[in-house]
Amino acid sequence: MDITSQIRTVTSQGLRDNYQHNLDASAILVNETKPEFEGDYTVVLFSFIKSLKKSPEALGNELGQYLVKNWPHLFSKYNVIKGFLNLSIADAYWLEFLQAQSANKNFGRKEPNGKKVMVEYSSPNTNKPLHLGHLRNNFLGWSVAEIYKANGYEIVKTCIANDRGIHICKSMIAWQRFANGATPATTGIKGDHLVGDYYVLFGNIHKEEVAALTAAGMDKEQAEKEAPIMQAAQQMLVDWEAGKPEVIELWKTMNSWVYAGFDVTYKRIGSDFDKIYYESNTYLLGKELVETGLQKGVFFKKEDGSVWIDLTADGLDQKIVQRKDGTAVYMTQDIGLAVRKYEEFKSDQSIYVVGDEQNYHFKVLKLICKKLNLPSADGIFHLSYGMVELPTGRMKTREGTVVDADDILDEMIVEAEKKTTEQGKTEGFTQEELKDLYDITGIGGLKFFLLRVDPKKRMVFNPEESIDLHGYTATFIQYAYARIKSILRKEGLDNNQPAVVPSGEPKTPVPITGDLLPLEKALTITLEKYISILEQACLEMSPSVIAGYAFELAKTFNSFYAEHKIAGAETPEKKTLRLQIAQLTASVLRSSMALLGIRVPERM
RNA sequence: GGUCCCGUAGUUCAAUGGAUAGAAUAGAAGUUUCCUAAACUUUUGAUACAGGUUCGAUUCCUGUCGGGACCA
Repeated sequence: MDITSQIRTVTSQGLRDNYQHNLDASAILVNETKPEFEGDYTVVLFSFIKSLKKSPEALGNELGQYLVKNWPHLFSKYNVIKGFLNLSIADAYWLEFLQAQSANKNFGRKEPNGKKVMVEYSSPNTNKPLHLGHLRNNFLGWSVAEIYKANGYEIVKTCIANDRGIHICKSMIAWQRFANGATPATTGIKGDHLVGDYYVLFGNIHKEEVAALTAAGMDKEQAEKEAPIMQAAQQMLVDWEAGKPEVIELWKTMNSWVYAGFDVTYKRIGSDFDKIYYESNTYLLGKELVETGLQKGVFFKKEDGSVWIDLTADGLDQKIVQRKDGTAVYMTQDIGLAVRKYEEFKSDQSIYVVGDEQNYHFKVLKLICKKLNLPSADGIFHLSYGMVELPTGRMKTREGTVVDADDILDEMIVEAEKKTTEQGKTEGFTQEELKDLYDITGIGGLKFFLLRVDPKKRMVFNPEESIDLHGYTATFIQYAYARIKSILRKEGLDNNQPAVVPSGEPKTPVPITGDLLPLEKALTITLEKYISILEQACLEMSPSVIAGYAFELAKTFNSFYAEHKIAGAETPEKKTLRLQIAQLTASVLRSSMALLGIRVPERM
């Protein structure tokens, strides 16, 4: 159990033993003690002084005495300031902790808990390449899955490919008319980009046609519908739904180009899926549920034959679930897919990583599933993330300000190479190792930049800051790791060595005793905190918690490193102690970065 | 028109109702005979506004102003 949980438990016991006051341990607030006060952890007393009818000082002193007396292996001393009980943790506790965990590569990871969680993420449209927003989605979904795994959950990663619909037909029409049979192979253009180019071309031609029609006096809205190329796209969609062979053939071909392009990008960024659903297979799902819903009285039919649900009693409005012509809307498909996923995987929870512009949609989806009494309903959770904006504002396709995923990845790597060369520390690296290093720092830098912000919030992507290697960045953490590994290598302690260092000729471990220096202790406390950080990140579904922690750990290590010698420590005991600290720091840095999908270099 | 989200140093981000609101960056000043200076140390600087709730509010409530998203 982590230290703060232990403090809560024994405090709760103290309240029970001394005052017959029953308070659940989880209700007790324990914070890290502010640096200006003495102590390591602080119990906030205000919340229970009222029911105990005691002054905060009196309660704090009684409780402090009790804790130090009954749990001497945990607490060395205490002090009370106002309603705050500051507790100092005994050094022996930390020494024991280091002894036990320094060689544990899985430190902090939980045992399997038997629960299954599905994470749906990425979910691209197959008419254009991925952009920066998709990257945030991919990094977030992948990382949340890893965080859940580390907390003992079984994970199923899924993706829904939006591979049908009018937007797909637009790129198909434009390609058919203007490409002269161009393929990724003949042009050398990555498949998703090639298809995306024709999607853009469609937009341009459509715009011209609309301009011509409005100039001739047509109303703009009507012109947009009646532009010949739009009519052609609409017809193609009808043909697709009718299964017209040449349309299906073209659709398959162009989608295969896109998938090949996506695969390259996915591989670069490490996205993977256990199961990919295709909207072309799922878009008819959910229609029988409309019938069930009507029978149950959850849905109702309007005069024109369309089917609706009335959610006004829940503070929402009326929502259509089937058009008057009997075709399914997005909502119907999503209900159907939710049912299918549940039948297939029976997961306890189903997380949808989807942008916050769909907050309303998912609120309605969950509510409808509940009203239909679907077993999957309670598990539905929309992990809603904010849009990525540029310093100049929102990315806009029409203004050409969309940051392409492949482009930004390339730029990051180029920049990483430039910065690494400037450093001039790459003596002895092979070409392959260098390439790998640029990949580690370049792509790692981008992932960190997008994951360090609370996913729920909108964020600004500043290209110049994203390539920065100082401060709150992946490189800062990677550098700390590389420095530790350099020391450990020299000491002959690679990853698989035990943490206890032999004292010399008689290969007996040096027993570590004595006091911890402030920075040794601070670093050890930070290391121990990883246990609760992992839980918190899972609870909040937020990789940013991990990112912030990894940075804090690296920073604490850097201060420690600047102040104390590790290999050249004052005594063998100190050397052993510091090597243990260094080893655990390296392994926690490595595993926390791994949760973000970011690798760490052995040298840099 | 209706619903929802967001306003914190110059900038980008933190802060389960708890102590003097933390970082990073930018600005200023320092640190290399010593395990990697992609580092370390010191320093300047912020809760949009007005009320309310209470021992205590960046956090909860109401209103104003400013940004954003969604629903027809």
